[in-house]
Amino acid sequence: MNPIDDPRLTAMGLLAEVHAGLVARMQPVLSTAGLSEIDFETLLRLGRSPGERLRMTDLAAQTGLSTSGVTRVVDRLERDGLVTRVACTADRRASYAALTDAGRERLTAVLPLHLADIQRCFTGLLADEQLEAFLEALRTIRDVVRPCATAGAAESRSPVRS
Amino acid sequence: MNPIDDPRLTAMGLLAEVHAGLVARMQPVLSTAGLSEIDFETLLRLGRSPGERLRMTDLAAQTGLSTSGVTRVVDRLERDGLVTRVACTADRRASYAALTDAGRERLTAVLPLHLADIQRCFTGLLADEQLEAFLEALRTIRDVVRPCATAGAAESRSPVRS
DNA sequence: TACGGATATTTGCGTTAACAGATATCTACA
DNA sequence: TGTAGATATCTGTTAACGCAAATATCCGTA
Repeated sequence: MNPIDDPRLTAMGLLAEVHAGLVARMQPVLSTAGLSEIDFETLLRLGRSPGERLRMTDLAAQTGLSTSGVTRVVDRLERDGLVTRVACTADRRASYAALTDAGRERLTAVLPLHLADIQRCFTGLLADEQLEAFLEALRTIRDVVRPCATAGAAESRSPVRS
Repeated sequence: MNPIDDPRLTAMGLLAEVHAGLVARMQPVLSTAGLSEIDFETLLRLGRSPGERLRMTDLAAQTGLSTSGVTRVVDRLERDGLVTRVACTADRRASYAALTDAGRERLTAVLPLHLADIQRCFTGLLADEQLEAFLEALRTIRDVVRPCATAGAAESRSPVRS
């Protein structure tokens, strides 16, 4: 068989297509709230972190952006008043990006609409068991392609045992 | 429950994480061959199309790029000799992007390595039934978020019945 | 045939991100 | 204490993409 028609390519293409399609579907709600995809992800990750704050480097690791990319994103969010930089007393090289009140409010304002989007275009389309199997498959793949993606989540800050 | 911890957000994040992780895993093989992700997708879609060619607009619809984005991608690929523009005789506004011999060779050279990547990090991780269920779920979602993504595939060129 | 709106492609411009290099600070060890 | 290497962040440069505008062509209608 011609490798160009290999079903594995179709599988990969399907995954990419679904991801791109979902992101496109979510975008209107977010941009109505004045947030880009990466803005939303940043606010969400900050909101989920202890003290609603993360070091720039940890934010980069969690989002997959480069550290310079995080610098600019936080620049924009800080300019919009949604995030503020807080000096780290323990390590003067580092600084935290912390959610402001405005940032938290923006986030909580968008979340219900965003969750409805996810429900309508993703989780709500699959039966409970089907969804659980789907997520289990995703976790299986995630464990292979992305071994450590929880930077800054406290337990992962401790050094790896050698 | 705090909506920030809603499992639907986790599901969406997991999907995004897996997609990003897979793309990152595939990247070394492609860039070793001198291809960006979008370059590879373009060559692949051309190679799969009748006559190994597609109109710029159809390429844009299939890849999700804007038409101007397709113009630049094809500019680059044409400069590298992997693709060539062919005037459309039936519609002089349109032009085809067509695979060159070099483009086809580049594609067939990369495909085995790329397929091995997919096998190792994705399809090979799931049992046959599990994989089929996973793909079926993806198709269910795809049908909702991306109703028409087969532009230029001959049957879809016929006008929709009203 | 001639006109007006639609369509295909390209080009100019602004935004965003990655990469590399610079600076400040930390940590380990002599 | 002092020095070397590692680490956190920021800044300059370059590349890619989307949007809007420009151009060429097509098609339906008078």
